[in-house]
Amino acid sequence: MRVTKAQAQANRAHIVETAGDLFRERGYDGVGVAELMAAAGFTHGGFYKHFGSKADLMAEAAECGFSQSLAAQTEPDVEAFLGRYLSRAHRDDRSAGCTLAALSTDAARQTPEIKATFAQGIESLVTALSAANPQRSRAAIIDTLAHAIGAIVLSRACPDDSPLADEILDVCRQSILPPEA
Amino acid sequence: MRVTKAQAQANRAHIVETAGDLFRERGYDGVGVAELMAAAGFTHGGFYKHFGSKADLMAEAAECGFSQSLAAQTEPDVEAFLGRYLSRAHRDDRSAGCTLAALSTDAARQTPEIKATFAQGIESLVTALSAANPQRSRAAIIDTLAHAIGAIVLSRACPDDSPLADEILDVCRQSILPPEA
DNA sequence: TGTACATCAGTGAACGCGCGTTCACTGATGTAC
DNA sequence: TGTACATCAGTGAACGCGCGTTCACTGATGTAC
Repeated sequence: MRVTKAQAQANRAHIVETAGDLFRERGYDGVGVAELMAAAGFTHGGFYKHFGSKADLMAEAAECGFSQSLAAQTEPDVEAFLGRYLSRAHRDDRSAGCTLAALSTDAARQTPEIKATFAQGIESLVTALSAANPQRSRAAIIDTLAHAIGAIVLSRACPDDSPLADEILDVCRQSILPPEA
Repeated sequence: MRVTKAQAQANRAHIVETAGDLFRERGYDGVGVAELMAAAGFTHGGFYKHFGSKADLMAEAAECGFSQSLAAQTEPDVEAFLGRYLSRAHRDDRSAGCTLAALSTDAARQTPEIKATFAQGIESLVTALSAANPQRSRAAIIDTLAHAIGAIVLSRACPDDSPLADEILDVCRQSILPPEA
């Protein structure tokens, strides 16, 4: 059953990505190691050949999620970023969405290692947005990021298709995005 | 072992309150029925004399949390509310804090019943703040609430005593609260 | 008011189940000669 | 380049454990006479 070194590395990366999707969708406690390995196309026994523990994977999956978010911004304009961020598509697709909006509350209950990973993820995102938008202060970017995250988190807490869920998103979108956009 | 009707009712209310504290602190999946009953001073067997399931208690505990938040605002001025909301004390005391900030992400993964309870909790809070602050539009209140929740959620995701955690809270506090406050 | 009986809040053992983790095993890959 | 052997990614059974839930039981409370 042994597999090429390159294949093993690719498999590992695939497990991390798949885990990220599932964690964002259902939370850290909502996905077990066996289910996660099955979703990636493996049996659970091999898990510990790649990771020391589930908590280790949680941290790696978060890091991976932050990297993906940065890479997805081919054009890291703040308005473009916020336009996508504050959309119904983003609100309704947790697994492919922002790791901060999906898992920050879970992270708050986890180990200092995982919280440190989140702090680094926030810092990276703020730095990237700052670099691409020098006219905005670091403070303004942090403020707007928190605002947008709050909009998504609160909207997602409402039942699907409820008027309040859309109202929250629309109100925040109009407040955060420049009026003419 | 039977107990007065009034006592049973009081015990039930005590279980709901205790559960709310624990759920806000550690999440719905982070607290078991047995632990929760023990924290309230009972054994786990009696749980189903009071509640149909753990999910039922989750909904009731959320409702209770929303009521407590409303009752705690003896003076429901928006600025006073936000001043307390955006404090380190609130950020650092999840169990006694805002149910929306602590459990909205968990609610998003739960049943429609629990999400409906959250939508009602949001609606009640918005209505109360609107009634007490007629100079602010409903939209402005929803927008500010989402902003404040985002600030708390994001700040809590950072390690305790990390500079970024405080920076996020400070930046949002200055942005949300009127400049002279 | 006093007595007899039904009710039911709370107890603690037990249920099946899925969790994270461990382990002996397989067999293709990687390596040494 | 070919052969012999060590490595190790992946398998699947098994581990102890805590989960949500059920149940027979207790005994004070509530009720009927």
